[in-house]
Amino acid sequence: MKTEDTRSDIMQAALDLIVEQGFHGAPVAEIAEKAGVAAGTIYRYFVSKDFLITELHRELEEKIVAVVQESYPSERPLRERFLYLIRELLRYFITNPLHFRYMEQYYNSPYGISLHRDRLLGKPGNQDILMDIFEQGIDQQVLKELPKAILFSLSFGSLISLMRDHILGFIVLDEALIKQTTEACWDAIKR
Amino acid sequence: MKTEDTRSDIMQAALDLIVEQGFHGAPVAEIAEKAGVAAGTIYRYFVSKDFLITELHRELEEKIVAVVQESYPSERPLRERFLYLIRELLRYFITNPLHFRYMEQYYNSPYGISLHRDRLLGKPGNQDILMDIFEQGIDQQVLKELPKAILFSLSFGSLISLMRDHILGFIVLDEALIKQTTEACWDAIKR
DNA sequence: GCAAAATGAGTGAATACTCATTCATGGGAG
DNA sequence: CTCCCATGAATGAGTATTCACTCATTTTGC
Repeated sequence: MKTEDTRSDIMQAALDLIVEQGFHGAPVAEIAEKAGVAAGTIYRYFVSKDFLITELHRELEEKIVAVVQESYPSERPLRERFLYLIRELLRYFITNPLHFRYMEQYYNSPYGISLHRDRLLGKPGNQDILMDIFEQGIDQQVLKELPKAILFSLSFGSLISLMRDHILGFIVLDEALIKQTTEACWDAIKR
Repeated sequence: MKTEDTRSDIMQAALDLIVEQGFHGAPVAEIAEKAGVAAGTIYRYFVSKDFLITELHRELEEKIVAVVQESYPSERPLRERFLYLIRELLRYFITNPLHFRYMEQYYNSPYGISLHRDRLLGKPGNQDILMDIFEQGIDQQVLKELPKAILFSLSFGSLISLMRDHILGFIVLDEALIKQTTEACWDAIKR
């Protein structure tokens, strides 16, 4: 087996187990077993379990940002760009529910708390795109005149809650509902 | 010391530690030390650490429901009742940030996941009040015609996100902002 | 003086991580 | 083509630590 495969086998096993049982319900030995390697092998690829956990987060985020940025219609009107963003994010997580649940768990743990500030203040990545939308929206008097962090909560807070309910099976978001709900997110921030 | 005090000392210590360090960052020994009792004493009041954790959640929820239901203007118009609910919830958690962070952590863990379904489908408690509002709102064509679970996400998802940001210090919600943002929550679900 | 409450050292189970050893692979010599 | 060997990947039993929980003993308060 190529070493790259081993590495991603380990990550996949960790993702599965952690999503299902939480960080402390996923001992290294079990991750190893699920990945089909010995426990020691994990330490050839990750210096510690903590590192594995943060690395998993980092790579997932990278992938998500890439997907959402791809074919982002940067020349289209504000509303359209905004709807594009949240629709693609919804679609991504609906297709990759484990990724969503992992990210949620990560942010809601000692690991993720320090990251939150960076996100809101706009690190490189899709957050910049979003902050641009908010900024222009306020300038053009299309959006409510509220701090950007609040616009973020008003729109993405809903979205995340929706995704969770869909992924946990409490609701089913079909195409029609996705359209309606993403527009409702827009309604929350439009003037 | 009266035994009731001991019990609540233990709960308070657990709350503080768990909020700060997470469930597995709060060993029984440390909770005991912070509460000013010996480790063994905890087991006179709670059969296990797990029980302490779920009990803490249960009592916090009880308290929150009581506060929000108190002086709920059940005879006033829909919009007013809705705004009352979310404003009071915001106020409660702003006053008791540790309670918010504990609840968040709890729901986002193996403990809380089973509870979520009950909430959305309307257990006794403030959720019933909320579901009534949604039901009537749809009947009276005041609210968007969407599943109640979705209306919940659209309004309370934002709210929770807002609270988190305020409590973690990323934004400051003063009275004016509370008014604006709770109204924005309404905008997300109104027709 | 006794019952209830509190104690905290002790126990066993779980877990992250180590490291001496084994195994697999590919390429070069014959 | 075959054999051999070097290199680095993989192994998994072992270690040190941590933690929830127990219980024989002490303290408290009535």
